[in-house]
Amino acid sequence: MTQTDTVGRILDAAEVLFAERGFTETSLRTITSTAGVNLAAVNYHFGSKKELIQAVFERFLTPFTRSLVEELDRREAMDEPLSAERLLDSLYRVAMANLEREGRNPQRFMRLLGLAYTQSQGHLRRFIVSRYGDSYQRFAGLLSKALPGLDPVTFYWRLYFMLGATIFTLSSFDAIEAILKEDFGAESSLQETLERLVPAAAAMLHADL
Amino acid sequence: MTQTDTVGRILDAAEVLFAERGFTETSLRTITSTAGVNLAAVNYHFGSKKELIQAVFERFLTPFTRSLVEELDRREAMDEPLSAERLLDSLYRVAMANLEREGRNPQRFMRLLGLAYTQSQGHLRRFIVSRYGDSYQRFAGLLSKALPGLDPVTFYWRLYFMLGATIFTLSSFDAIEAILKEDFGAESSLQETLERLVPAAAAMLHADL
DNA sequence: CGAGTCGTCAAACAAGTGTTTTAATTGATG
DNA sequence: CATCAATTAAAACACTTGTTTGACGACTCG
Repeated sequence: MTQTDTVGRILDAAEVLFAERGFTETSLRTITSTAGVNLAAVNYHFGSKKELIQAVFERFLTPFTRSLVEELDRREAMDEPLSAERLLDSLYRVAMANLEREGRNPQRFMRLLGLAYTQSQGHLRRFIVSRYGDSYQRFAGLLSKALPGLDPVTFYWRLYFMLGATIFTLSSFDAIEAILKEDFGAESSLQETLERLVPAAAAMLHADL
Repeated sequence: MTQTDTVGRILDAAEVLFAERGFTETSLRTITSTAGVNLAAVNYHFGSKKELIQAVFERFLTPFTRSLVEELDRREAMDEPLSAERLLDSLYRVAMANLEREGRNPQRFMRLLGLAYTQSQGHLRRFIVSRYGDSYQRFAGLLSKALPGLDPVTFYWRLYFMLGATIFTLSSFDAIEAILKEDFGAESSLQETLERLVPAAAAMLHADL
């Protein structure tokens, strides 16, 4: 079964290269040569570069979203009150567990998520929303319920503030960490950074009007 | 004096197009044709595409940074205690005033700032840090002084959280606004969004450890 | 007027892009 | 073993990219 192998090697290489340089800055020739496969293999197996990009996202977003939904199911079944902190903690914990299980680099996925938003590839945004939008609407709904007394519009803006803080810092984690290390000699693990992020994000959601 | 005119037209067109599509997705031919000038004009006046990108940033970052420094001078001269809220408010106010004065679109510059960070054009990041780094170190220093009892590493992480929330949301302002309008029928002005952002960001900086 | 700089222009350049084609190779099935 | 589909391979395709060239006109200044 060589097919699965070629497809996997292409996805592995594309994932790394896209995260490092972005989509348009990464050529199919670079991908196929680092994957050790023929140039035509991308178009043969995926159809086009666009579809390859979507496949890269699908491979990590599908299991991650499923885990998140399962976690939300569990939390809701216990029907103890769901605090915002707990929900954020669940979100980050699921993300980390999912990525580490597959032995992949969490920052890389944050970089990819960031690219999906900033690098305005319209097709990608549409693909992600249509495929995973419902699950994240559900998360937002639960979070909103944990924050009574917040009007919907303010809530949604703060949700985006939080999303921005998360994606931006984690996708630049290596760069920021290097700066802090040089200035203060302090190493920061990703774990520690998330432990800083959760209470900070929660405080932002809870801020007085 | 046709020279100034051509240079200005190129900068105007490049500014808009870069913000809309990113750097690599915008070709010199697109820029020169929407600017109504000859293709060779870019290389003639700026040298290369890289230097054009830097020139676009220089044109709006230089006056903005100067205004910010002047504002900080004024605030410090009054030597009343500088709260974090006041500092953030100064920052946003200066940014808006600077951009509106020139009749340009504030979101566009946030998009450009976001691109400067995400689209990992190394040369741009180096250019900005070397040119404007000192001024922003000073802002960070004042903000840090307004938040005693916060260890430096946590402070800097929260500073990046804040930066991420700001750049991310404001650079996607139009998209987010469209979503909120569809879901809640609520229009949000940029002014209102900043008035939501300031207290939220301040709460994040002040969060308990 | 004539020399010389500065800016503009059309054209060409070399290199790189995603995709397609056609042929070779593989591996399983009847 | 022969057959046939699935996969890989090399080459070419058509097009776009940033940059350079050399001719041409406009202009100032001695």
